[in-house]
Amino acid sequence: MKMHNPPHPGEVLKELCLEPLNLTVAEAAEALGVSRKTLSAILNGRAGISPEMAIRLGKAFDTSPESWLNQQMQYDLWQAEQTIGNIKVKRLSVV
Amino acid sequence: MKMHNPPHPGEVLKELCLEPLNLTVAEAAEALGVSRKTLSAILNGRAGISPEMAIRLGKAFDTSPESWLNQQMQYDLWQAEQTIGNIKVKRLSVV
DNA sequence: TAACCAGTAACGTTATGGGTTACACTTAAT
DNA sequence: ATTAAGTGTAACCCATAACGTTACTGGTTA
Repeated sequence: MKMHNPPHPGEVLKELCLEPLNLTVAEAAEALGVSRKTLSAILNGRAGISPEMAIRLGKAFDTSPESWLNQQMQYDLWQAEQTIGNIKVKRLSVV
Repeated sequence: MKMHNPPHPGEVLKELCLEPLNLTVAEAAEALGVSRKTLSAILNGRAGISPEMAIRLGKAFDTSPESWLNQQMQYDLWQAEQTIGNIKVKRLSVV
């Protein structure tokens, strides 16, 4: 059931929000109330979607902040599983 | 449809995982492979559930990491909405 | 050529997860 | 009453990350 390399939310943001509206990065950043650098970092996968950014995206594109954070969560989780791999943890469940 | 003050995941962790198994904080921390301080901070709402911690919790208690991160997301989102309140963002949607 | 757009390097600030050590407090057991 | 557990947490450390501004570089296009 493992997810296969979930896309970075920045890609989705670019393809599903900016490009369809023919928005430049500078325009979108200005509308979102963040710097051009901040948005650029997200679009290029060098920064994640913070809760605050999710709220901004929700307001700007009339979407749910949860949908953005969920994508980010899937991405972060997959990344974490790749890097920390098999950490040893004692099972504390039902036993 | 607004969430009303979602509980911090640390509370849930304590009430649903540690207490039923009569686990001390020190025992659980040792099993999870983190310091007592780190777990204590989470249990007392002074730290969030990181992706890595979610994986540890998933392995230890045989739960899905997503469930922990989802709770954290709801909590973070609610907190962010409280603090940044009405940020002005230009709507870029349908227009 | 000039204007615009995007990426990004360099700098700073603030916040957070994680670690160790050590101290203070409470509760339970000897 | 004294000891030992268990817990919270303060004081340090480190690394990462999300913001910001300014400024440079390179590519397009008018």
